[in-house]
Amino acid sequence: MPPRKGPYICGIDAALDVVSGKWKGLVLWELHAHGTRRFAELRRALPGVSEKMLTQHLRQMEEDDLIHRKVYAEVPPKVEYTLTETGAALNEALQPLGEWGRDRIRRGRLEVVGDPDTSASPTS
Amino acid sequence: MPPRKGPYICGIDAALDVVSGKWKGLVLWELHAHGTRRFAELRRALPGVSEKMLTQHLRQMEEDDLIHRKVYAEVPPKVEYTLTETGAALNEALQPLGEWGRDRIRRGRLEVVGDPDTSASPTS
DNA sequence: CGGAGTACTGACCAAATGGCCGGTACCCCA
DNA sequence: TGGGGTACCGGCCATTTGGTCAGTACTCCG
Repeated sequence: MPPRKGPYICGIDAALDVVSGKWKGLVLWELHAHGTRRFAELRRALPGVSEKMLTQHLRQMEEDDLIHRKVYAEVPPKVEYTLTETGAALNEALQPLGEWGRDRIRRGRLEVVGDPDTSASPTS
Repeated sequence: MPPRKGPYICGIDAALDVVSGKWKGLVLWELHAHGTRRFAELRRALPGVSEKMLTQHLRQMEEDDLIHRKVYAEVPPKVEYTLTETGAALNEALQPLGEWGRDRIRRGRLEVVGDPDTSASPTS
C-alpha cells in the first residue's frame, strides 16, 4: 500500500481519497455521534460490514490520523475508537455534504422533471 | 447498473456515493472554476484520464443530475458540460472538504509528531 | 492526400476492492 | 463442557473499477 496514492490536484481529491472506502463515511458518522465506540459496537452499527473490512478501514483511518485507537490490556479484548482533532475537523467539513445528501434523499434522488419553461401551469 | 446502489444510512454516504470515482471530484472542480467546458478541455484538464473513463463519469454525473450536457449538432462534434443547480450545490458543500484537504496537504499529510508532553522546549 | 482533431463506444485485461470463511486466545455463563 | 462473545488476521474468490487500444464518421489544415 503506497502512502495514500499520489500528488493531488486539489484539496477535494485529497479529502475524497481519505474517506473513500465503503464504510469510512459511516464510521466517521458513528464516532461523531457517539464520541467513543468499541470495535463490536461499530460492527453492529454498520449493518452488513465484515470484520475484516472494518479493521482494515479502521487501520487506514488510524494511519491517516483520523481516529485514535486505544487498546486495553484486558482479558476479553477491549479496544476503543475515538476521533482525533483532524478527524473531528473532517467531520465538520463533511457536514454540508451530509446536508446535501439528505436533501437529495428527501427528493427521492430525482429533481422534479418539469423545466422552468413549462412551469406556467402548476399542478393542474 | 443499479440506480445508485442502496438505501443510505445517512446523507454522508449518499453524497459520497455520488462523488466517488477517480475523476468526479476534479470534474466538479473544473466545471466550478470555468463554468462551461467541452469534452476535450476536460480531458486536457485531468492529466492521465482516459477518454473512456471521462465519458463514463460524465454520463453518471448527468444521470445523477450534477451536470448538464449540451450537444451541438455540428460537424466536428461539440459538446458542452455545465453544472446543474444540484451540481453547483454539491460543489458548495464540497468547499469545506476542499479546505480540509488543502490543510492536510500543507502539513505534508502528517501531523507534527511531537506530543503535548514534550512541547516544553519550543524551537530554541 | 495524409494527419490531426472532435466526441465518443466497445473489447479486453489488470488491479483494487470487498465478501466469506476459518483460525486464534482467552473468558464468562449455563 | 460447550457455546457465545471479544478483537482481530489471513487465504481465497467474485465483483468493481479503471486502463489500453482500436475503431467510427466527418472535417479542417498543410
